[in-house]
Formats: sequence, structure tokens, C-alpha cells
Amino acid sequence: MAQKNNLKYILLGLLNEQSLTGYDLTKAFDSDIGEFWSANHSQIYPLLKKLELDGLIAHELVTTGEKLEKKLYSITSTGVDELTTWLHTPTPDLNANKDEFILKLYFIDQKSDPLLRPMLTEQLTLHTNKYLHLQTQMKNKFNNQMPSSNNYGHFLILEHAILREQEYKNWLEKVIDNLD
Amino acid sequence: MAQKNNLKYILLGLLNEQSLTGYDLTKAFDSDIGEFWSANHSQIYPLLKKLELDGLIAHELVTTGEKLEKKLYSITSTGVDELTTWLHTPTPDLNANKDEFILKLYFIDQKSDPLLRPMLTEQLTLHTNKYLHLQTQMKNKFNNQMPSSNNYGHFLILEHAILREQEYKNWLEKVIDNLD
DNA sequence: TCGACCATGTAAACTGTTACATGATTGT
DNA sequence: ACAATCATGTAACAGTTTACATGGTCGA
Repeated sequence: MAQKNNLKYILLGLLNEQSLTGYDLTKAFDSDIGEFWSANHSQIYPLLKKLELDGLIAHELVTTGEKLEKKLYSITSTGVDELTTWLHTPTPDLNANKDEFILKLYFIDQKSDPLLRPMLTEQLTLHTNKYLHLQTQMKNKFNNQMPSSNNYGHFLILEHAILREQEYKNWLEKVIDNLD
Repeated sequence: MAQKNNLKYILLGLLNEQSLTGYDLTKAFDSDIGEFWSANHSQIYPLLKKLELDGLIAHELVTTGEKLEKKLYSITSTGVDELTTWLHTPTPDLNANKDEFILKLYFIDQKSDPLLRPMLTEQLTLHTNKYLHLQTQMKNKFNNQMPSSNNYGHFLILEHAILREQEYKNWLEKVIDNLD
């Protein structure tokens, strides 16, 4: 979906914590931030170039081994300013979260439709796995406790994600039980 | 985001219930289906043309008043087949639901950040309103009861949406309370 | 040496939003 | 008459995905 260049702020936000390469930034979407946003390297590399042109980030070359060069990006003070401005900007719009399964379900008219049970159980598996995955993340990153300092936001969104998956699981289980 | 042409199936799904104009289909995203997907008329009209070219839908002209012509679209048997195939296709991927507020929260490091409270209360207002809106929808459409026939999927997703907003609200309230 | 992973890039196609454009109907 | 709504379309732009393309490093 054509959003408001949120990816730009994600990159600035991540670089505000530490200097990273495009590859590192790409990987960040496989874990942490991946629970809430997705992006491919083919989108990230060009954007990094643009952000550098705009003076929001800068890179230095680092060589690994014999000749493998990486571009280690860091945020500039202008970049920090833009990030801060973004954080201070209200977020007044709730965007419909586009869930393909929910869409299909919308078009199932009858409780007796034989498609219903396999669809629901498939989703239950997916959401149970996601739930367990998030639990593990919480254990690994925060040892199930609210951090006394730092990463408070990260803790909060992980907590929220877990509650969300729990709700999704519970609802699916209830609906499946009720099919009989 | 570049998805898998989900909009196509939404249009087919809606036209499978009854014949509609492009304008009607556009309006459907303001209510019902709008809780789960968004689309503008500028995306819908060209897609309707394409679907007609592909033989999935057909239109007849209906004249209102003196000369206002509307195109009343209906689904063809080929269209029904494609819709059915889609409904039978597994939905094995959970896509990250992109929530800008959650993204911002991720970058708030300290519990003491003065930004935190206004951000959270802004979202609480939004989600409370959404919750109340969904409750009203449920009352209007289903009178708070599971339908004995028809629209079972619609009922389910509305129920799920309400539970989801309830969770979101509860979480926000808890976090705000805990700020003191 | 070989496979997994590190590392960076581009191109094409697709999906989605915002803006531009026009005209008719209906109810007050 | 006027405003709100009905009704349909295109153009430009922005964001996202998939595929193409290349080469280096590290550990078993």
C-alpha cells in the first residue's frame, strides 16, 4: 500500500540506535521489527541512497576479509531531527489491517460450509505458532519482565503482539468449538 | 503493498451476492468490508473494466432519470469459478499488519519519555471510537446474535474485530495506568 | 570444496493513493 | 437555486514485491 514513507523512519530509527549496513537493516525485518512491518532489500538499498543524498544518513566503507566492502550507515544530526519530528507527529488514522483470511471468511455465508473448518484450523495453527514465537522472543529479550530502563517501547509492542495473538487464538478456538 | 490481487476477489465476492455498480462497490468500503480492506474508486473502476475483459463479470447499462447511465455489473459463471477457487486456496501467510503508531512506539526507549502519554491517549481515543462503532454495527446488523442463516462469516469477522479492539483498548489503558 | 550466509545492487510489474475532471439527480 | 450525493473516469505519483544479477566470506 502506498503509505507515508514509514520505511524511511524505520531506517532512521534503527540507525539512531547504532550504525548498520543495508544487509543488517534488511535482517532486522526478519525478527524484531518484522512483527510490525515488512520490507525487502530491493526497497531498502535504494532508499538508503536517497536518504544519504538528502543528508539524513552517511556511510563509511568497511572491508571484511580480503575485499568485501560493506557500507556502514550512520544517522546525521539532520536525520535525528527528522526522526524526532516524526515521533512528535500525531498518528490520527487507523488503517484497516488487511488480513486475507478475514477477507475469505467474509464471503462464507453458511455456518455449514465445509470449507469453514479447514480454514479455521489452518489459521489456528498459524496463530498458535506466531503466539509461541512471540512468547519466546519475550523470554529471550526481556525475560518476561518489564525493562527497568531502555527498550520500553519494544517491550510494550511485544506485549501487545502477544495479547493480540492470544485473542486471535481464543476467538478461532471458540468458533471451531461452536461448529459442531 | 503489492498483494495478490485481493481486491479482485473482493469485487467478485460482492458481485456474487448481488449485481452492483462501481459506485456501490466503492461505497461498500465505507462500511462493511471497510473494516478489513480499503480501496478507492480510482482503483475500482479500472479493475472492473479489466475483470470484464477477462470475462469474470459483465455489465448492463441502467438509466436513472433522464440520461444518467450506470453500469450494473454482475458476475459470470467464470467469475464464480475463480471466486470459488480463491476461497478454496489455503492462506498460509500471516502478513505483518502495518500500524504506524506501533512503529513509533518501538522507537520510544524510556518509560519516562514525555511523548509516551499523549501518544497512548491519542490511540486510546481512536480505538475506543472504533470499538463503539463496531458495537453499533453488530447491533444494527445482527442484533448481537449469531445469525441462524446467512452472513455467518460476516458475523464472525465483526465479532473478531470487536474482540481485537477490546484487547487494544485494554492494553492501552493498562499501559497508561502503569505510567504513574 | 562446497554450502550457507554475507553483501549489494537493478528492473519490471503490480498495488495503492491523491489529484484532476466531468456531469446528473434528488431533496430542500 | 443550491447542496449533497450519485456516477464514472484518467493521470501522476508513491510504495511494494518478485525476479534478475553478481560476487565475497566462513566454517565444516
